[in-house]
Amino acid sequence: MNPTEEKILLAAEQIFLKHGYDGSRMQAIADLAEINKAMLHYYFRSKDLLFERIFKEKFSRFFPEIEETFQLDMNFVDKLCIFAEKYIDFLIQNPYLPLFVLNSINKNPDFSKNLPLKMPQLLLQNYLEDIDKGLCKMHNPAQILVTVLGICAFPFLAKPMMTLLLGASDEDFFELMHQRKEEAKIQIRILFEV
Amino acid sequence: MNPTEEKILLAAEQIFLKHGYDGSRMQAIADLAEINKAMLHYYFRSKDLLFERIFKEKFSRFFPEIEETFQLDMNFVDKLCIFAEKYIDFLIQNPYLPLFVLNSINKNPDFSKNLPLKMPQLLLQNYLEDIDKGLCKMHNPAQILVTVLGICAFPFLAKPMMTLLLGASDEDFFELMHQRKEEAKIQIRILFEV
DNA sequence: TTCTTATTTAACCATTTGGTTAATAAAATA
DNA sequence: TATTTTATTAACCAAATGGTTAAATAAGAA
Repeated sequence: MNPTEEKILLAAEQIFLKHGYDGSRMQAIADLAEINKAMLHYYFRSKDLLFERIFKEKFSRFFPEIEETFQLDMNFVDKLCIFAEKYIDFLIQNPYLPLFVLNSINKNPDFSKNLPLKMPQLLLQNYLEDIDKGLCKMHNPAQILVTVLGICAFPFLAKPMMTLLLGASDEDFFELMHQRKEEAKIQIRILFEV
Repeated sequence: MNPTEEKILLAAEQIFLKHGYDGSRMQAIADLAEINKAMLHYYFRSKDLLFERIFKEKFSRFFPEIEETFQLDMNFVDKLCIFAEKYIDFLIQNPYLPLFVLNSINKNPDFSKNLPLKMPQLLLQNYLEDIDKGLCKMHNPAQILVTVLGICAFPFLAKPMMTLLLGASDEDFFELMHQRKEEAKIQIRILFEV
């Protein structure tokens, strides 16, 4: 890929993730990429298209290698635990991602309509099997989904509020998130294990 | 209060809550309030000031009558349960609030620095007492805070994504949230009760 | 009524913003 | 080398946006 194009994408990613669509300025992206603003339109035509490019990439990453994990041969709860740990690790590397994705979907729900989302089916099937085997407590699957995602992602959504409430620094926060990997696994076991 | 002022505040609330600061247009607020755009500045001087007015009111509501609840004479876990139920009920009435508050703090952390936030101290004290009495499991208080808030608020933050993932309608979502009041209480008991 | 103050409007303004263009430099291709 | 294509820049543009103003109107106070 063209080095200019690459610089643009990198800059766009940073700006869009931090400020969202409305809060981002094409000029800010150009400045960060150290190129002329016209280049943005030369390579990506419009702000919408550039944003879409970034969003699609980020959105797909918001649901990481779940399938791998969920195809392993182990019971559902263990899989949830592995998922949670991996996922929190991923979010530690991408703390802006959850708020960005949620805001983007919120602003334009149609936007993500075409994107691949087969994950839930796999998950659901797996879950029902383990209930049959008596390995797992019965819950509404929708509640499980929202609970597990919430355990992992909510702290990152609420990061600014949390640091405010707790008077914590950024380092404190990330320390808390590393702890949270264990906390998440404990919570998942308590909630779902028989 | 002046009826025009009132109309403005009502309209500003709707627009700002739905679109956030960057996504909101003064003209859109004026249109919704059915008044001349100049009136906005006549009564509130600038977009910033108008937004601040709305934000402060909404931010304070994001932490509702917690103090009442937490001064009741019962153990910590019961209080958490009452809080969760009340809070989810409140959020059902104000589904846009969490994303709005989080985004606003994220955009401008200093903004909420002066606002009253004594809640955590009260909560913490209460919690430590019950641990001493052996009524409650030992956790990192910060983790509890983020867990309980997450159980209640995350579904509303993720509403558009959830309806997408689950192929659910708005009615389905609110039905889920009504269920979630029970789910939240169950989860809190499992997590924190000895 | 008359004078003063508060409220409302339409027109206007400066700046910002996404986007375009025409000229030019640099590669690639013939 | 000559020619065509690709990449880059500076200047420019139209629309949108937050904000102002001066005049008009409504409302109170004297």
